[in-house]
Amino acid sequence: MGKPNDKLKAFVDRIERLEGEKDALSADIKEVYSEAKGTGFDTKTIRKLIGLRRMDAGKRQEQEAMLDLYMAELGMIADTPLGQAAVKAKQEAA
Amino acid sequence: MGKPNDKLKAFVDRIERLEGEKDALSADIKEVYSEAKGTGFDTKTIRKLIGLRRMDAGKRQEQEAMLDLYMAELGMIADTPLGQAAVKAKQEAA
Amino acid sequence: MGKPNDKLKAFVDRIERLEGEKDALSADIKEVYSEAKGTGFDTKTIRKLIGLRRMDAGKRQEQEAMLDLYMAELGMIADTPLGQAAVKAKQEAA
Amino acid sequence: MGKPNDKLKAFVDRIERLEGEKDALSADIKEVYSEAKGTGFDTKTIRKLIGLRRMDAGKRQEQEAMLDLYMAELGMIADTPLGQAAVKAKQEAA
DNA sequence: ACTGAAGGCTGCCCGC
DNA sequence: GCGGGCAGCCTTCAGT
Repeated sequence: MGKPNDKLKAFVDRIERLEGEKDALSADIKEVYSEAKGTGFDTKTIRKLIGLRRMDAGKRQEQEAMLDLYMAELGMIADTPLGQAAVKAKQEAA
Repeated sequence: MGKPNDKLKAFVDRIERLEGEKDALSADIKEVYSEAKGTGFDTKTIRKLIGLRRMDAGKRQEQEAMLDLYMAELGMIADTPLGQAAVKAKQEAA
Repeated sequence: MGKPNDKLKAFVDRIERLEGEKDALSADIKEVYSEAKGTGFDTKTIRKLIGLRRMDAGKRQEQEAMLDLYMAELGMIADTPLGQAAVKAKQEAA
Repeated sequence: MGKPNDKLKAFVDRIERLEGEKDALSADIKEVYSEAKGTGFDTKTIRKLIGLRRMDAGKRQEQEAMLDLYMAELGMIADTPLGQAAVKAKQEAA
């Protein structure tokens, strides 16, 4: 008869297969970093750079815009001169 | 002229390529879990199971033994009769 | 005039005050673990132990039972003889 | 006699005590958010704001400065007009 | 009630 | 070998 627990086994197998491939990729990445380091680059900084690029720039700016309002209400000095101007304009409008 | 920073770009590209593939695999894994859940399995338990399988059997038992020992020292009831016996033996040996 | 944004500031202040205290406690906890480590205890095991104690006893057994069941379905050797017996009983009941 | 396992118990007690206090604070924080929401504020945004304030502004800028260099090498358009100018200057200097 | 997201926590890798 | 920094996982929270 068809065993019902075969389904569980199938799921586990698929997951482990995929995780194995993931591990292989991690190893590859590590190797690239190692190679970069050998060429004189600072791996830590490269990691940071990759992280930044990964972050969708658009969404980041959107969030900042949304927050400036609240910052202004708290009397915080916005990060940029531009931001300060915007804050000022908003206060005058209020 | 040959630009030296092309090397950096090449490294970054390679890494990002690999990370992209990794992300794809993560998505696949997530999907399998979702499918398993739809079939009635408890994903949390499956995750635990996968983790256990990944861990070397010897180390696993070693960890559990230590946990049982600590529980015994606190007067907690150990998980298993076997564990309790082991703990008792250890205490007498001490 | 009474500024409406003062209310926001008050909320933020209260939250940040509380979070500060929380951070202090986290630091204290970390310190205790560190001290325990210095006395020869295995911090990882202690963490596990604390987690178990935190969890309701009933739920804990329920989770372990499910894990054992899944392991049995995969043909893995269950952690404990007791667990194996329980699994067997469950399978026959099904 | 003094039991050696009393030490373990003492550590566990201290940790659990501290965690209890931490949980109480978390509950307090949650309550403040709830109150703020009742006053018409958007809790999600407040959370973001708190997170931003938490981040040490100085360190953040320091990191960004350190990274602009690498960004420039990749030909990425820096976030700000100021950044672009800086990049341009650097390229001309090269 | 489930899904997606955010923050906190754990394990891993690197440098000291 | 240890401690710090970073990525991944898990849990909790808002939204649907």
